[in-house]
Amino acid sequence: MLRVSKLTDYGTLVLTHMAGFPERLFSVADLAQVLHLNAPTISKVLKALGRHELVTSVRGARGGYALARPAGEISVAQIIDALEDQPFGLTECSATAGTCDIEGDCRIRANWQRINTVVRRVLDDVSLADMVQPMPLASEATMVRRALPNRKCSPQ
Amino acid sequence: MLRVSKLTDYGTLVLTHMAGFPERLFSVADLAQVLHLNAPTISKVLKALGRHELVTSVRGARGGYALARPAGEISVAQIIDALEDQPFGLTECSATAGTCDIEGDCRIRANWQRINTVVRRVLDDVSLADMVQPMPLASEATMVRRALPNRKCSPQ
DNA sequence: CTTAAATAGGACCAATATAGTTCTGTTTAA
DNA sequence: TTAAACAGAACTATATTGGTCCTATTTAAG
Repeated sequence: MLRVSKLTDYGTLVLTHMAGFPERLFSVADLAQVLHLNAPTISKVLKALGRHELVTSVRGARGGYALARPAGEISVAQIIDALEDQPFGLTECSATAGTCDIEGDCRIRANWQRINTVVRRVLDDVSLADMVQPMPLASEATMVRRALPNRKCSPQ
Repeated sequence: MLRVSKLTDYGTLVLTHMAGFPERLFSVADLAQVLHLNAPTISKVLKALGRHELVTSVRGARGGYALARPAGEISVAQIIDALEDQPFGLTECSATAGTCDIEGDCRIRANWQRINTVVRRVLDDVSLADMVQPMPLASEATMVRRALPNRKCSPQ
């Protein structure tokens, strides 16, 4: 349905909140309370984020989670990769090879893959740092422009 | 899961095939045979596309479907709108208002909406005409640039 | 050294969404 | 009048997802 899963949605919420206090260690209980979400669910999300090295964890009493790197170096695309089960791609056939028997002479597939590339670039260029503060309107333009690194774009 | 539904996938396949023979009328049986898909499924897709005025239909014997307008004027975004149940948006809260109680002071929502806008613009700029022939590599750049109409971009 | 607070991993169930099918009705060419 | 074709809607089965829970491990603090 062209939606990110709820876990991914929660992930961005949790990480964005954590990005506001970079040095603090957050326990699941802390985050659950602040964000009004169920602890087990947040826990699940953070475990997955940990496996993908977007957060670091400290086990044991007084343990918790913290961002693994500066907010500017964590992109929405990386969060999606960590929390979605399937590989990135708007259609199954364009994300994974060998799912369709007519793959050989299918003209659509290659075009979907190009679309994927562009969309992914957009998502790759939005960082947690961008999500913390409201992005100014102008930066939509910036997002698009950055999706295309080898070009120079000038305001009209 | 950040995937378009299978029906949408079929839709692009069917419409792209039809775009290759603009004046022909295609029956469901025709398309099913050529594209190796089940007739009932194709039928379902075409009915939905008809309701959204992407195809016209002729009922009765020797009837069938044809594109409602030139392939260059039908975008991937329009196909998605016709075939996906939910409104466009990468997260629920950014697609529909009032799904979340903390909507008021949620900083993420607005940012997701901006991301939606950019992604949608990309999808809006890919037409069926683009899908018929393999898009040249260069046009990825073009896609991105077009997503941002009020700017001039020049090759580096 | 014991306890309690935390994370890690994995299994499991319930709810939802999707895919695909089928049925009934309507239109129209031959 | 019949057969080919679309229209709409309901239904079922499957797959995915969301959410919960259980057990194990780690570690600070008393």
